[in-house]
Amino acid sequence: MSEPLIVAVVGPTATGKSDLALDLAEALGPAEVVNGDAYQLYRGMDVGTAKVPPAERRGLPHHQLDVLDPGEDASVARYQAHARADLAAIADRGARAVLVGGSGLYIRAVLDDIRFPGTDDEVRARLEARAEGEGTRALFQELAARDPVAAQTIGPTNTRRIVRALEVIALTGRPFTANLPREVYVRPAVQIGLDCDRAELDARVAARVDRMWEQGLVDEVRGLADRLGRTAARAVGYAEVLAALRGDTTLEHARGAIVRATRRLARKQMGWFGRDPRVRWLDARSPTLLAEALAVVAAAEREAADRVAVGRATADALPRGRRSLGSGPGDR
RNA sequence: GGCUCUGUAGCUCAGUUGGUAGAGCGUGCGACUGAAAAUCGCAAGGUCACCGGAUCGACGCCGGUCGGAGCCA
Repeated sequence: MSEPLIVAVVGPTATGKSDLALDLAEALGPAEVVNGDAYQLYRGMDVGTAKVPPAERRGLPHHQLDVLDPGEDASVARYQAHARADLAAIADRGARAVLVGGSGLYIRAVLDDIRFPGTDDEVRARLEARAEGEGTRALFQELAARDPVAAQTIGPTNTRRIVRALEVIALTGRPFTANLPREVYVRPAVQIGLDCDRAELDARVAARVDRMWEQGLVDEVRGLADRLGRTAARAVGYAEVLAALRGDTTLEHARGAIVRATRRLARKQMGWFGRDPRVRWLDARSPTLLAEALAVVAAAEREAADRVAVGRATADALPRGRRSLGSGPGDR
């Protein structure tokens, strides 16, 4: 009996990912939910990130929620290690993992064969200081000389990514070579994407912001205000309310800004997942959504079983070695 | 009724002494390997309220019409 497929529910905000994930988890037998949303990692950021409250989790175990202090910076690499450990533990318990979230890079980090080179605060600080002093352009010239391909895709003005690329080069002594499209699942998985008509999505976003307001977003931000780090303080909903609390704008203006920012976020998420050809899209408004999602899972499961059968047949004919993808690099 | 200011991209506004227009935001598209709800790139949008005049040439000058804002009566 093979390991159950990991079911990932992805797509833009406000399409009902969390609900579908819970429905799927219940329908698919013993299952546990793993969060794939960068900002739901933060403790205390509940209303603004639309985190499912504990009382509404239907008794299902949830992972990767409330694991970071709002003062800390999130890190994909760290998230990757922890989330993969969760996945392994869930499999050991004989349960199925349902991964839900809208952070494209985070989802990929869990599902795909991506390895993150290390990081070094000193190296990075030095590069950032140089960017400040000599200008981004100078750093870009250096990147262009050391890794033309990376320079090409990153562009001459993206300070943040130029710094990271140079950091990786300094650390590994090798080019950044960011361009390997490694869409290869580390463990068998299906991605179900929730698609939604633009106008409908915009309406849902507006309604969601209204709800956040009623649920006390402003109070939540006020309570967190001096504990939010540079990352958490930039979250949609939080940045705008903070500006209002500082007196830079009014709360009414902040509310409009949040609607706009959330809309932009949704578009960006659609773009991110939209370009992954493996995602199976379903209409978020469908009345038979769960049934359709279950059908997608069943179909994917059948395909996986076939592949295993074929794989076994070929494996006998092939030399051994390098068959396991392992569980990723040990990284601190 | 009189005086002053004002009408430029969907929105808020720039536009140096006349040479057919720009920004921010929004919108659309795109990149994405340790902050990713981040960071960054590209694009589409304008008969410069309307009519007339002087000028080789007007968003810009002159006259008028219509619409805003304020002050005085």
